[in-house]
Amino acid sequence: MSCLLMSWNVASIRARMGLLSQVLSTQQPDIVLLQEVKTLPEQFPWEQLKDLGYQAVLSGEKAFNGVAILAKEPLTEVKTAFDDMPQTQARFIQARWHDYTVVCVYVPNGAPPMNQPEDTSRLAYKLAWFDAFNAYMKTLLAEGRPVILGGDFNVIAQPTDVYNPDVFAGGVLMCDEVLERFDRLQKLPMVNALRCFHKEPHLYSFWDFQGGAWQRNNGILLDAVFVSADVKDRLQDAYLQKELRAAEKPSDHVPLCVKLN
DNA sequence: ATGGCGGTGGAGCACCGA
Repeated sequence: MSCLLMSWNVASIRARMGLLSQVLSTQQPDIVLLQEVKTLPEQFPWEQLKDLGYQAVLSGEKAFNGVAILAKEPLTEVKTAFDDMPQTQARFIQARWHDYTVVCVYVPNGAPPMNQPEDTSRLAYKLAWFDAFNAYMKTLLAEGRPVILGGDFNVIAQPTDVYNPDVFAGGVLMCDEVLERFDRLQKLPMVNALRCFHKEPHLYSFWDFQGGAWQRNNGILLDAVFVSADVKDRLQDAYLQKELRAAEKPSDHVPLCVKLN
């Protein structure tokens, strides 16, 4: 028996409810990791999701960030923070699903405000968040239970993960401090599900809304799903749903899907 | 790589994303 996992930065769940409903009803994923839901619980579409056959757990805030996990089967042991996590922003949620510990993250972007390009406080927050998260994942993996980690990592891991690395060189997605933290995460006993099936360059999960990025294929790979080493043998497939970037009212990210047995 | 997009909040236009 196989199951389908999906990780998707929806850029507002309320704005994306039309497309999300369509995706859920046609693909029937068993578990969905959502990022940037951008809402408090009182405006979260609990009922609509229930009608589609999904229960949900949410770490939400007003207007920004926010992560959720949807599943057909029970989600238990929910956590919305980890030790030493900077507390101010909703970027982490974890739940038990069957025998898996499922972790969904929206890593800070770290870009300065447009009118204050010298301001490095957001980058500092990203680095601190990443350090605390890496420490948490190390402890979690040491417990030895099967783990699935998915989300938007806001990292360009290698130059071939972007249409033109020169544009982003030294920036908050690619600077040495960020790459170093992502490397530390990747060195934990986990595998990158997409890369088990697709080693080719220029696979993208994000195309900016601006500047005709989609039409020019100016994309970036920002999203990933990792599974702990003991889950590797259960991987059947992993792929990006590029076609959904051309949908009506798309997100700027597309779903990353992983099939497990 | 930002004027240019799309979203949120709160009722104009500032702020955020990457």
